[in-house]
Amino acid sequence: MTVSKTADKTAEKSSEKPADTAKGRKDAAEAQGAAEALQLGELSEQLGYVLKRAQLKVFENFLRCMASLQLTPAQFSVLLLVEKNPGRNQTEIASTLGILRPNFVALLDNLESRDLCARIRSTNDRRSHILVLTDKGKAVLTRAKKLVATKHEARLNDLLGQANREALIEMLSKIANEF
Amino acid sequence: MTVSKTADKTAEKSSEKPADTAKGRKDAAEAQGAAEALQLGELSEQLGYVLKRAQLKVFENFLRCMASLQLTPAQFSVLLLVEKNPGRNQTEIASTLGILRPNFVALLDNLESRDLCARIRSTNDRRSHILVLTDKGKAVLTRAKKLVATKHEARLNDLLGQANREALIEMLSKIANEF
DNA sequence: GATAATTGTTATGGACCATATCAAATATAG
DNA sequence: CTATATTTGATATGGTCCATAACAATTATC
Repeated sequence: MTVSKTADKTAEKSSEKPADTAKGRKDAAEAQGAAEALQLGELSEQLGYVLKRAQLKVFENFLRCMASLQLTPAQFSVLLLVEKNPGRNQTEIASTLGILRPNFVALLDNLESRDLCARIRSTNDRRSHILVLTDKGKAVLTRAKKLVATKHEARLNDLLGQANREALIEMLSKIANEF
Repeated sequence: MTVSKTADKTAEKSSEKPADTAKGRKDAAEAQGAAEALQLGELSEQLGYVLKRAQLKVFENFLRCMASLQLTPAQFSVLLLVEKNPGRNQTEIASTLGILRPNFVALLDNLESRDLCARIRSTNDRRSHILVLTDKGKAVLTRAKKLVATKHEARLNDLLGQANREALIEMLSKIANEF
C-alpha cells in the first residue's frame, strides 16, 4: 500500500463520479497528501484502531458484494434475524440488534417499501407489529446469503485461511459479549 | 448475557442520569423488551456483525478508561501519530488516519484549545501547519498510554490471553490493509 | 375503573462522514 | 517572469447514524 506519490493526480477533481461513499473514504488516505509514508508506531498495535479500520474495510466490501441487491449490513442483519425468529415484534428484533426503537422505524419503512418485510398487527397485543419476511424478502435473503458466502466470506478465507477465520470470529464474539 | 427479564424495570425512565452515551447504547439491547432471547442464528457467524459489535464494546471500554483524561480514540490516535511523526502537517496526519481534512480541523481545534497540540506555520511552505505536541500534550499522552496498557489492553489479555491477543491484532491488521 | 407501563412513532439534537468551495500560498507552464 | 494550476487549511453544508424526549393507542396493574 501507499503506492505511488504522484500517479493518479489528474483523476481527482475532474471526472470520476462520486460513485458510492465507500470509495471516497477508501481513497482518503491515499489520494490526499500521502508523501513519504508516516510511521504508525504504536498505533498499529492499538486494538481499537485496527478494529475500526478492519470494520470499515469489511463493511465496504460487504456493500460492494451486495450492490446488486442493495442491502446494507444493518438491513441484511434484520432480514436474517426476522427469518430466524418469525413472529417477533419490532422492539424485540431491534433490541437484539442493538438498534433503538426510534431508529428502527425508518429502517423497517425501507424494507417494507421494498416488499422485503411486512408489519402485521398482532391479535394478542394490538400495540405491537409482528414482523415477517415476504416471499420476495425470503428470495432476496437467499440470494444475499449466497453472495455473502461466495464473494464476502470466501475472500476472507483466502486472506486468513479457514481455521484462522473461525478463530477470529470466535475472538470477536468473545469481545462483543464479555468485554 | 441476556440476564433477567424483568429485573431493572424501574430504573429506566425515572432517575439514572444520561451519563455517557456509551451507557445508553450498552443498555439498549438489555433494557428494551428483551423477552425470551431470540436466536441469533447465522448472524453470530457474520464477520461484519461481530466486528461491529466488538468495535463498539472496545471503544466503549476505551472511553471509560480514558474518562479522567477525556480522550476519545480519535484524539488519542492523533496524539500518538503526532508524537511519532513530529513536524508533519495537518494533511499528512489526517490522511494517514483516514480523516478527511475538513473534519480534521475541529478535531485539532479541540486538542489545541486544551493545549495538547500546537499548529506552527511552516517556514518552508507557509500554507501548511506543522503539528507538534505541547509539553502538556506529551505528559497527557504518557499518562494515556499507561491507562491504555493497564486498564484496556490488560483486560483484553485477561479475556483472550497474550498470544491470542497478538494473533487477533495481526489478523485485523491484515484485513485492514489487504481486504 | 384509575393509573402505570408498553409499543410504535415523530421530532429533535449530536457525532461523524463526505463534498464543494474559498483565500492564501506555492508550484508549474508558456 | 507571468499566467495558470495545484496545494493547504478552513468554512459551509448535507447525509447518515445514534440517542433522548414526548406522544397516542393499547395493555397491564392496582
